Amino acid sequence: MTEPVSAPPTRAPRTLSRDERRTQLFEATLSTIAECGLSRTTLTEVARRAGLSHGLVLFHFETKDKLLAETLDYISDEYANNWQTALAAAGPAPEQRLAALVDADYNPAVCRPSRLYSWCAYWGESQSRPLYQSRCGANDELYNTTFEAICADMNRVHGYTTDPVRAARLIRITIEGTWLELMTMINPYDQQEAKMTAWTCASYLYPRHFGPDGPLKPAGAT
Amino acid sequence: MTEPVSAPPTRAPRTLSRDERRTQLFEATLSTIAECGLSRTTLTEVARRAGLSHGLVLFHFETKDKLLAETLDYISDEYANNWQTALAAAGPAPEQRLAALVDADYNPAVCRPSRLYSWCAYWGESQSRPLYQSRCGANDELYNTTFEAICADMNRVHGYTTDPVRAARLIRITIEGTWLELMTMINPYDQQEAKMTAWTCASYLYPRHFGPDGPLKPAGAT
DNA sequence: AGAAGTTGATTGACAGTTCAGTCAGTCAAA
DNA sequence: TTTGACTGACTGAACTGTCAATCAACTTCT
Repeated sequence: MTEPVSAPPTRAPRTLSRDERRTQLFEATLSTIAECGLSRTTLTEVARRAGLSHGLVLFHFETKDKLLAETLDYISDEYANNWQTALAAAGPAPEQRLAALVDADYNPAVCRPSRLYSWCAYWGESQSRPLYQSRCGANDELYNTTFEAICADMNRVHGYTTDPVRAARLIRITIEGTWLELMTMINPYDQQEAKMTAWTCASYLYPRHFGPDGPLKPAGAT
Repeated sequence: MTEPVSAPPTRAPRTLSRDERRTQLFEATLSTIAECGLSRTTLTEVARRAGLSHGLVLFHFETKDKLLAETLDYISDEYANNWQTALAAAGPAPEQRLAALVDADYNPAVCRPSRLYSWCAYWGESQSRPLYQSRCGANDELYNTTFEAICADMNRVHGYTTDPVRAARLIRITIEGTWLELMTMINPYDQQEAKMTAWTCASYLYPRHFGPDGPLKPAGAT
């Protein structure tokens, strides 16, 4: 019978809601992996970065292994959402969809140190932890087949004769390659140059639709 | 006055010579990193794989950090020797030198799990340990400038107009990209297909000299 | 040639530290 | 008052690094 007093519309979080706290801990984990490396990532350090006790990390994730596995899920989902959202917002033409995919991979949301170093750290351990490999596998395969379908459409719609599997792979690994170099080079080029490298790759595959600076004649301009 | 008795020509190693033992421990370290991941690489496990005591590892390398840093030097030198040897054995024409570089990167000596996973593990920690980045930096820069010089020669000798820096980068990261995919994909393609992907990239850049299966008209055939 | 001594690789027990995980208890929101 | 988030001390295990003792190869002396 107690009526809601004044304004408890969106229920106020207690100290912090479960999901918010988990997200905060994911971010703390990623920043730790990026700055300390996976081998020096400790629960205490993750907690310190979040301003919390290390007991809380285990309260939310049970074990360190589960924290790391779920953090991988977190960036894996983030990556998938990023390109799928970009694709959904793109025009229907294959060159528009291809451009959207390339652009998405250089979105600062996914193309930033805390993500890149973490990806690399997980890749380096994927051999020893099949969990890591399988969790991302489904996502990756969807990305690859989507990319290949777009390349197949470039042939069908625009008369190119490029092998779609190889073309998709070339653009995909060009992007991954620039990611790696952004991380590992002493004097890396900037993200703009990285992106232009990817466009250059696309321009060799589809010269009537892409140049080193991006898509040519952006759609049917007004 | 004591003459050499029968045949002590190459002095016999004691238990094992310093360099041989170190090399053995490098290999044990690489196999541990590849199979267990850097974060689970312990001195005890490295020693176990070498059939030795963990005290001996520290006898030869003082600290775990030094072992890991010197192991990185080991594969870094191995990589550099591999492509420099291949380049020295190649013909003088730029397309021959380029082909030698690509081939060298798929040499099983450097393109195998113990190396690929280790590279990835070190890259993932390069941010937190500047040592890692700087030790490989000099080697990498030499590789890059050599590759760019070859691409510049392709223009000068054969009249291509490709930007040599971008061309070198594209081929280089295509190779690196296939390396990554060989490691991380659930059902990766084989090394042969990886190599053909690199040749395909070269064929787009230099279509008169490379095809998807490798160099065209290999030198001036007899 | 054989004995004794020297050098340096190698071992394994030990110490000190760090870290993952447990748990009893606190605190804040409802 | 109840529920669930949160803390911090504690434990046991694992790991790095130390060290004294051992052992094998080689040198020197007799």
